[in-house]
Amino acid sequence: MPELPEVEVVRRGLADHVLDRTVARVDVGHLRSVRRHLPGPDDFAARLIGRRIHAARRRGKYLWLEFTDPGGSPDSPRGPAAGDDAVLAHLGMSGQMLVADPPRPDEAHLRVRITFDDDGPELRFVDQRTFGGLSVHPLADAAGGGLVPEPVAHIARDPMDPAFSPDDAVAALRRRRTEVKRALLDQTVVSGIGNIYADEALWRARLHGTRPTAALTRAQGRAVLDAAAEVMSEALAQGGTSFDALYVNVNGDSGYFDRSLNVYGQADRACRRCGTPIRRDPFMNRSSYTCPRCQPRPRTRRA
DNA sequence: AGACTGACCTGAACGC
DNA sequence: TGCGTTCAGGTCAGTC
Repeated sequence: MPELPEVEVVRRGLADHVLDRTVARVDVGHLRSVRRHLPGPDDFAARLIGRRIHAARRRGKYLWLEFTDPGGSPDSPRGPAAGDDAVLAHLGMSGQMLVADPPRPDEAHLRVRITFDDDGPELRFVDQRTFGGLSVHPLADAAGGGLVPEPVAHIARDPMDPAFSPDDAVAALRRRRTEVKRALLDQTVVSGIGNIYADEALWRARLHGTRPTAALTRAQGRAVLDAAAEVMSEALAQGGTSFDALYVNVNGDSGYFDRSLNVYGQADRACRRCGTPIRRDPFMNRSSYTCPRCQPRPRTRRA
């Protein structure tokens, strides 16, 4: 499940169910799900087997599991260091991480199964569309600070990161030469925001997504980023957003935030603020939802 | 360098 | 019923 709140729901579930457990076996059922692990599925499995999981972390929509330091002792853990391996997961559009008791029948789109050396539940990566995937990478220093798996090093911190700097994010947003919604979706500007929460944040900030970032005031930039942080925390508190059974926590349950969406998916429904019908417009092979009254389009620039 | 367009997949929902 | 079209919450390589 895609955006930050949903990924955080999964991270918490993993933290509850797989920490301090040791991997016994890995079954890769679909090559595409480990395509980002360039050395291949056997190497992927070999790098997990025998390792004990120490932490479940997240930045933006990326999720990863760190292992217990192989050289350290339980009494004196040295903590994660650059170069240590971590299992990186991205859920793509339809990925799920499920914690399942082994007798439970396999899901139709089960791609990777991770079994532990205890009698506890296994971890199943289920992904209908296979846009997501798992891979192992060394931890590296991220551009914006922090220790993250190498492929994540280029993305910005997300608004729920304690070290997130709103001022830096506003500056990054205004530095772009594009439209504000595109910039919100750019994970190198601020991470974790996808199509739903971009639309919700823009509605809260009363900005139209096609406004040029270059013309945004600092206050407007700040407002839309604050709105994004706010809407994502509210969504997280409700277990995330879900339209269907594709977006679920590790137990297979859906969140309830879809009931709180103000614009996303609300075409032709009355805006909760002013009553004007919400409109839907094509956007990058997808859709954007706006209230035409609360979020007036910017004046088109003269040629 | 930075912005933008496809391409990557499967399945559900809809119209004819 | 069945077939075709459209749509879906993400990212990245390639192009301009």
